[in-house]
Amino acid sequence: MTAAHICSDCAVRDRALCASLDDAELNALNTLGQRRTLQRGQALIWAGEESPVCANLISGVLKLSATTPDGREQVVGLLYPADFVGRPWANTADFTVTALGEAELCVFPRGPFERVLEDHVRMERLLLQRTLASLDEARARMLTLARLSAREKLAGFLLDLADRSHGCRATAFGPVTFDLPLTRGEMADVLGLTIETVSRQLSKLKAEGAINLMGARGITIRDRAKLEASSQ
Amino acid sequence: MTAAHICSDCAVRDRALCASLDDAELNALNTLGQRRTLQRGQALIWAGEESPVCANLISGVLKLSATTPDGREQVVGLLYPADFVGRPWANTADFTVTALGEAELCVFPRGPFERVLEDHVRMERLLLQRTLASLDEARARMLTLARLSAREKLAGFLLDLADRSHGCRATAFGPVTFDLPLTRGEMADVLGLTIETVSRQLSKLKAEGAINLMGARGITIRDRAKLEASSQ
DNA sequence: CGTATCATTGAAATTTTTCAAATCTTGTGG
DNA sequence: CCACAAGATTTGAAAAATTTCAATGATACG
Repeated sequence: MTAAHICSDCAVRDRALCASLDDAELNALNTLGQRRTLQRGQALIWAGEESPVCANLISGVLKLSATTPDGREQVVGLLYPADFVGRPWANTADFTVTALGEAELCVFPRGPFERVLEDHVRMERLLLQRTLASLDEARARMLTLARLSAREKLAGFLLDLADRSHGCRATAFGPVTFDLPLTRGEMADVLGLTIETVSRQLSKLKAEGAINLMGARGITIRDRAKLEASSQ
Repeated sequence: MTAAHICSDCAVRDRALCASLDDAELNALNTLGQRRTLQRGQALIWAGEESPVCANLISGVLKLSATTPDGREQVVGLLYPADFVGRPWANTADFTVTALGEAELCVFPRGPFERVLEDHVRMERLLLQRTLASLDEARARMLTLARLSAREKLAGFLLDLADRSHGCRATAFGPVTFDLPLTRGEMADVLGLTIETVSRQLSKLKAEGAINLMGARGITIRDRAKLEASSQ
């Protein structure tokens, strides 16, 4: 956790909520924000607890998760750099926020941040538009979770990750290779499956030539068309 | 579809988004709004199509649904009176909006409505807060859809409906009786199950004495504690 | 009152999970 | 640099849950 960062140097200055602020406004916000680093597995917010912070994610990936009283878990959202973290105007958090890998955040105390939001219409509007988009995304994922088969879930998820990753490819339209940012267990939690089912479906997709697996994390999309056909 | 309605007579005047407007502002909005009635099964918005309207739901229940290309359906949200309908700032709709029973709406053309939102900070803030709440709800439902058993889904859903319904009860803490606002098929679409599974779980809950079924629609919560135990 | 729709129930099939055991990775300390 | 331990992944076999297919029964509406 370090202080004294300058917003103009921020990697997500133009993509986070702050993009709606001019330099003067940004300075005001700057005094509120604190840089913070989370290690893999470390949580920022716990479901059921008071959540005194909001944040912008600067680097890394966070998961939002819910659990049943008896411990079944479901990841209900993934957050990427420039995404907004937290829930303004709610005293207790509904979901746990955890880092999947090392992550950097710009953290604000919730109350003062709410006041900034209320004083800056453009920022509030941007948050509204993002929230509407997140809601659409969450609803689309309800269809996935409830109605797709394990194979369809996996294929679709791999395509998502491939599109988001800046993986390398040998030729312009050749196979993409990248590292999975999640373990099998985390993928299972995202897709509403078990580790074993995830592993079996990956093995099957590999056997069919749609993908290639190298080590635990490496993956190559070898036949995107086949993966797309499997995803639907 | 009738015109010339007065907002002050509106059943949801104090609960819909309009609650954020004073009488003068409301008059301006009034000239934009059109009353419209939907019949059971009739759609207001189709997924994938341009959606030129937003609305406030005045009476009845609407479903928001998504479908896979091969026709599997999932209800991703239910809307009740005073809820906001539609998706400002999106050209095409992601979800289909259909009336479960007869429903009354106050419909606005989307563009002008967006301008009203942009000009009325309090209304925009109220929509933001509702959207944040809907997002929490959608995420909570992701846990339900992905991780609960058929019995748990049914029990939880019946408790929800019971709490929302103004069903009658013989004594203050006695059993509640009400009519299910959905068919078995619609419940299946909400819970991510098949009609047959819904029917079987209801029969089982009845056999165990947790509920009673009368005809296709009538239901009595006979042992709430047992239903709660089954829901988790 | 008949007909179309909705609901229930049974039996078989399918999918996914659970339980159990290897096997592979990865990071660490010798 | 290698061996090893801890954790992660894969794979198999059996069990469980849900779906699918099929038939029958109930309800409601014209």
